[in-house]
Amino acid sequence: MATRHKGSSREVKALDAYIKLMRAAESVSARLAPGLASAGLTVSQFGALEALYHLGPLCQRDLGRKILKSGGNITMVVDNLEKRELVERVRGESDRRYITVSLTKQGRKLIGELFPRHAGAIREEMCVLSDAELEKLGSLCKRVGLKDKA
Amino acid sequence: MATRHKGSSREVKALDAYIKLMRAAESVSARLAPGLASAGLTVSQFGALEALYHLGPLCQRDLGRKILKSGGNITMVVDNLEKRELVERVRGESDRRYITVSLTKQGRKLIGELFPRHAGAIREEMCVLSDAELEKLGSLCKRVGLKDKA
DNA sequence: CGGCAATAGTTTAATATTGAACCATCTTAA
DNA sequence: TTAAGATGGTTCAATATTAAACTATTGCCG
Repeated sequence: MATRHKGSSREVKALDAYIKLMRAAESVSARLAPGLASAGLTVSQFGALEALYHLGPLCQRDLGRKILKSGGNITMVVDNLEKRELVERVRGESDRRYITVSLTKQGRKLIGELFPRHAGAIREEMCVLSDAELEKLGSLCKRVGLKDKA
Repeated sequence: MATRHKGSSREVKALDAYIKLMRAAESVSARLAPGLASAGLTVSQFGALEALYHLGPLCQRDLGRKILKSGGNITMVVDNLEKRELVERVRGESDRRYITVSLTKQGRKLIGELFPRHAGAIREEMCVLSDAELEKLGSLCKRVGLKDKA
């Protein structure tokens, strides 16, 4: 049996850290969502706009990878952003499978105004930690997030 | 302008830590979900069963607070668990507004078998960190999660 | 007692989310 | 060149998720 004292204690620590990680993420998200909702955006919509804002036009596949969402989902998120004329789709010329999504003038304006405000709200949420603690948290999270990648 | 060097650097650190926190949570969730799906459970369904397993019968309001979901959502999650006869609802006698949700025999059996397996999968996900790092991550996450509570 | 505010759940509408099936397009290999 | 396989998107069915409107029940206060 692999679970003796030490193993068991380790399992508890792993579980405990996992639960706190999830709680922290959910609870920060929940506190941030109203700020985005007040601009009429969901978290995914904001994520998509933000990716386009900072990375430039992307095809839907790449957009999906950036915001960690499935292909089927991206179709809907982009649909909804397109309805509000915040983004536009352009079918690729050389390879007609690709659809490049880019910000419209309105979309750029919205995310350009919203992003700094949202970033400020994030800083407020994280302000319980010191600079050093933020870095520590970041580096630990990064390792957990990247497990079995790269 | 409030953003001078120091403030700006702090904002970047907060944002960076926030993004890594979210990525870690999403990516661990995503890697864990298939294990639950193979038992036919979603993350929320598992969360509900697990709460009932470790805390005993709960009314829907309390269940919602435990798994951080809205009231309307709990109705659906419990509906789906009830359809599969994993939980049962009992209307309160003294106060008929409350509905107590408890595990059925089948539900207890399922979560009793699944929980250890899931806990093992979680340990696997967290195993990139040492014991001390797990504790550090837990304590940092806890403080972020509890901000403006208690 | 009688009405009213508070509380627990449900329903509804909108969006999210995934996986699977499906269509269109491109690439490759026979 | 054509058939097969890979790739990008869409559609569909199921569940999730929330906020808001709504129902039922309780408690309180005048």
